[in-house]
Amino acid sequence: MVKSKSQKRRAPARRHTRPTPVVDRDTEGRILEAAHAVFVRRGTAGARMQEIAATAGVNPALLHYYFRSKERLSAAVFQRAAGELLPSVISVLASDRSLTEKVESVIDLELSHLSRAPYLPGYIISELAHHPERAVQLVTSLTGLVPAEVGRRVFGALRLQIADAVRRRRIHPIEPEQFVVNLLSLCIFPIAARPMLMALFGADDKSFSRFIEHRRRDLPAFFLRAIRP
Amino acid sequence: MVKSKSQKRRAPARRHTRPTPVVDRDTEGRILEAAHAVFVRRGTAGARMQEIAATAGVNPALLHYYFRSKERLSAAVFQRAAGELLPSVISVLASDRSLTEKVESVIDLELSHLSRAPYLPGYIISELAHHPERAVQLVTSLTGLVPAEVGRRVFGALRLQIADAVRRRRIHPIEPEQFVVNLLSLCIFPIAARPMLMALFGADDKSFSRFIEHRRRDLPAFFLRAIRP
DNA sequence: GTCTATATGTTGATAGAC
DNA sequence: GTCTATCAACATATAGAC
Repeated sequence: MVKSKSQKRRAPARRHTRPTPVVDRDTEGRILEAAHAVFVRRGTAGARMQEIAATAGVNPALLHYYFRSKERLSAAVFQRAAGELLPSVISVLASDRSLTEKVESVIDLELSHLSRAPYLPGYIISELAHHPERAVQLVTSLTGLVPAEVGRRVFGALRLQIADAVRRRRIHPIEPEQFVVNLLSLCIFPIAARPMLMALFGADDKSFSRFIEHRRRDLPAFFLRAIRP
Repeated sequence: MVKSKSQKRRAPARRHTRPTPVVDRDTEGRILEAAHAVFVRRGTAGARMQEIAATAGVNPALLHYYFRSKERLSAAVFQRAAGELLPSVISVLASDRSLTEKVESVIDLELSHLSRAPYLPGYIISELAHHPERAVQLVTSLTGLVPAEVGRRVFGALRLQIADAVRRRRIHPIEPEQFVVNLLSLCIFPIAARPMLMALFGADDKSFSRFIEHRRRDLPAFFLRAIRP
């Protein structure tokens, strides 16, 4: 058995006798990767530890050896999954680029990332609905700030940038929070709601991909028109 | 025991000796209502039949008497839940009102409905991710058309209306599908992602409600600017 | 139609050998 | 660190009395 309830388990010693390709990671890494795949596809409650073990190609008992419980494993996976989605956006928004560039970058980043991980938004949304407390933990771990502080710093800088652009008659006044939410909505929702939209459009996979490609092309202009004066 | 695997169970005979307030529905109705509450809050896989029975105030065995299995109960609940979200929007979009009126109506309808049922979008998104086949069934039951036909009719009419407005230089060209998806994204995503956004903003319930109220006020103009020529 | 009692099958988790 | 064997705790589902 293992240490006790205390803290992080030490990672298994790496063998340095040969390089470590992604397909042949250390056990902990393989479990995490498999768990990610299964949790994201089935949802936390629907995921089975046994399926995760099978996917990782390891003995089921090892999941508990490394992560102690399904709850902890799911928390680790959530952190990892959410960490893929937001940091790049936050860094773009917090950069010193122009508003136009920010809009274009965020749209490009989000759409290309999400089209490769279409289950991600739905998983994160659903996970946060059932564990709202993880949202705070998530934002904190991503930014190193408590939420109230994030609001002040990230949105504070954006507010100044917007106010400046408004003063120069470049854009219509808008709260920075609304600016960001509008941008994220237009990127994320279509991917998250993909099955519903496909049914609504009578689209198959291929034509829905075309739809997203059209979006990548048209969305920046759409958004920029919306914030014009 | 019951009929067999055949079809719909007859609803229990209604007692006409007194009116039927919502709180004292017939058993089937109470089960459905309780199941709705539990499935939407916990997700389908996370929901427990026992909790549904307790919420409805009925014996657990009755759930199976009326709905035969958790699977069937969850399908009934999904139909009911999704049926609350889309029909009003579709009827507005398919009406003969102006584009401006359509935009304003959809935003108002969605935001007021969703602010009262914040779990709904997340539930539907997550449910469809795990049961994509239900999307077709849903669209069909709502519109009475197969998806391919919906695309043609609903979006066909909208396409003409947009083309006409473009010809009269009232709006910028846009595909009707993109028009609808943009509109729905801006309404639905902020509610679905509420826990994440609250953490990101450092907002509490009250200030997030204010955020949504600001949205209700500003979103129509935002969207209408985006489709200007 | 509604109840009690129970069957049946999983699931997360652990003990202990290697 | 990894395996086999196994447990206790549910969860869904049914049988049968009332």
